[in-house]
Amino acid sequence: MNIGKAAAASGVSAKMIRYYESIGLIPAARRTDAGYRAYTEEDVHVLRFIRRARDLGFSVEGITGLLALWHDKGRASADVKRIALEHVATLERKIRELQGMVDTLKALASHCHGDHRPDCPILADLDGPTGPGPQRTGPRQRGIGPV
Amino acid sequence: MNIGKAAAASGVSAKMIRYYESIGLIPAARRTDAGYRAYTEEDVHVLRFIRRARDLGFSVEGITGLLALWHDKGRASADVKRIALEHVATLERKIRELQGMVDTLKALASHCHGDHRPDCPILADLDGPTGPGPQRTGPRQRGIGPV
DNA sequence: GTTGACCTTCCCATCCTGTCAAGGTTTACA
DNA sequence: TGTAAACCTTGACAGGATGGGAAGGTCAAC
Repeated sequence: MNIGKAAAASGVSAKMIRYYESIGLIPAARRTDAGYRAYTEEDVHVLRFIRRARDLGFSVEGITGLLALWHDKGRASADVKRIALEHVATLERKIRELQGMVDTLKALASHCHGDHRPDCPILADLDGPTGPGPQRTGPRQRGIGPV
Repeated sequence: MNIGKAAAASGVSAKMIRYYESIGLIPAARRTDAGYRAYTEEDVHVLRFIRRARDLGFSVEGITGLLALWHDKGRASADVKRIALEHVATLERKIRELQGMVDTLKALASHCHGDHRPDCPILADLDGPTGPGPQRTGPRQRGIGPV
């Protein structure tokens, strides 16, 4: 099976399959005489596994660990569960960060007339919180980047 | 004021100040004879504004819009409010995606013994959901990337 | 005058994904 | 058989926001 077929069958783009191969997440595929990568159903199976894990927000590094356990038929389920729950904790931390932003923005917006007048507590707060107004959630922390 | 001072006073790293200048988010700073960038209190004020907006998860693009409104003393507060609420919607969409992952993972983990035995419904699901088991949240969608 | 802290520019890396280009291969069809 | 379309290959570049480091110039304190 060529890479295009494998991509369609697994839901992982051809580009990403090559990328995963280049970083060693998956072994280098067998090549045809013409140099085309050739995939088996089993390879597609692995790619689907990777795709599902990505959908659950696992990083490539996390997937590396999951794949190792997946291939290790004698693994302890505790190891898998630990990785999953650690990931849950990471996701929940991120959710709390985002929720803090949402809360702050909503509080600011609720005090904004939202009409033609220029006065706006949202800008006033960004300007430098001097008055009472809605408080920021928790201690100053690095942003989590653009969303 | 040198860039280091401005960075410390605003909470934006020197590295990022130069970057913001390079992409045009802030105007190029005046230079001393030696070529050092020189900042005023007003510049620091702007940088603090940017820093606060970043903490609220605004992208550089979003901040560009906010800065324009901030500088426009005749702006309508409705414009600011709209940007803020659009951003809230974006954040909430992201939160829902992450929460869906958390729900799925928790459901899978709750069915995992988490002991020395190799059987693990988490891997079984990633393997290819064949049985009933916890359902994925909503239609198949692109992952949101590593977290 | 020396030393250390600061500044400059430029390059590289991250992380995952997409796009484009230039060229070779396979397949389908007239 | 010829040709066109669809596929494959590698490589490069992009993005978004940030950090790190190297090589070299400048300033301030002692």
